[in-house]
Amino acid sequence: MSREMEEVRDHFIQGISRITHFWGFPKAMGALYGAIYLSPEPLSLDEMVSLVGVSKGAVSTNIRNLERLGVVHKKIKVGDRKDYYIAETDFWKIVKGVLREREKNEFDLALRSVGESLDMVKEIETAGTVSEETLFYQQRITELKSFFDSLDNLVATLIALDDLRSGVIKNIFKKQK
Amino acid sequence: MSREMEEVRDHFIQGISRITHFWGFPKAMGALYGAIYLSPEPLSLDEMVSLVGVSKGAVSTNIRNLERLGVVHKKIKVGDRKDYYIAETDFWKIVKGVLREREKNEFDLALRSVGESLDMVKEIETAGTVSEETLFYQQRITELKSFFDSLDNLVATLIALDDLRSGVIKNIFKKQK
DNA sequence: TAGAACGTTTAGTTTGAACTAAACAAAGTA
DNA sequence: TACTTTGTTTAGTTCAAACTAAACGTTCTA
Repeated sequence: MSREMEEVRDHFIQGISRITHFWGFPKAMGALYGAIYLSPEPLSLDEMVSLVGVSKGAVSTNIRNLERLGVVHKKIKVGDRKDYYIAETDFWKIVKGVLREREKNEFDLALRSVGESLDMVKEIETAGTVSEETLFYQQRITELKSFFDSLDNLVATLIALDDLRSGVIKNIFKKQK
Repeated sequence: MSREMEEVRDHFIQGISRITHFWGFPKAMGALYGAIYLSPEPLSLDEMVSLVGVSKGAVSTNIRNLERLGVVHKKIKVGDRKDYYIAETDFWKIVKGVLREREKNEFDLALRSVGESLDMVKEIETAGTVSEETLFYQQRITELKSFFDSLDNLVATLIALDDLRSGVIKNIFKKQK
């Protein structure tokens, strides 16, 4: 590969790297995706090490996370013990995968936490102590909880759509344009 | 305030804290919003210090960012040199504010970075070197760029909507339910 | 003018996530 | 069996972001 092409590749990888980091993922994760995305052939772990310039361990853990999110796919060759990876090129699908993961993990927990707070207030009230203060708390927490519920449903809906691209999102986009 | 109510408040604050941290903001930022959101009265800087338990400096910088995002609002009282803050309670508006900020800052930069990569490939090609490799690069990078453009437009559209709540998002939500 | 009451800024510290190096496990091959 | 080739795990390190403590600037009051 020519020096110019390598420059393009590195510039691109660095760009993707920054984006993923901005959205709260390790920089190496984005770099890996970038490298795989720009490779016509499936990449092995060692190839990624030399392309991205991080350690074997880092590639191993990051590539596993990428696959869990559905951002890359393992591609095994017969008679070859190496694992090869190719990039998912349907970006809306990738978005869905990421949303699904975030939904499952922490969002849920947040929702529960707010729900618990609400339960605590209600318990205080049923114990007899109803004041302006408890009512205010209950109202505010209820409002936030209902917002989270809406968000939760919205994300669940998006995830459930068969094809996000030709689905709702694109329609909004078109209409508004 | 009763001990039980303080427990509720702290539990709630901790929950909000976790959410904001998960989405890439400082934990103290969420804690501050939680404290203000649960206060019937506007809060001063010193009150926030004692409620949230971080230093004055941290409150100062975090509250400024919250205000910049439109998540809280400054409320000055006449004949009182303190700054007081109240919470924005329209959560969709908050989402818009955050999206607007992210849009402005880093997303733009990401878009530009990918665009630059594309320009670089094209330049190589106009210099005479057209190969399977350059074509592959061009195709891949173009596809990603077009995705980013769509996203960019989508977010811009959402931001531009007067009232997100009664707007598109809610419609999607209703339809799908 | 001095001093108090604010919010801001800065220099230094803390913290936790992500990384490296290296040991390890598994599975094939001579 | 011993050795190679692969991916994984672990113990320790690095580094950037967020924090603290304290100095600072400003504005009001006596």
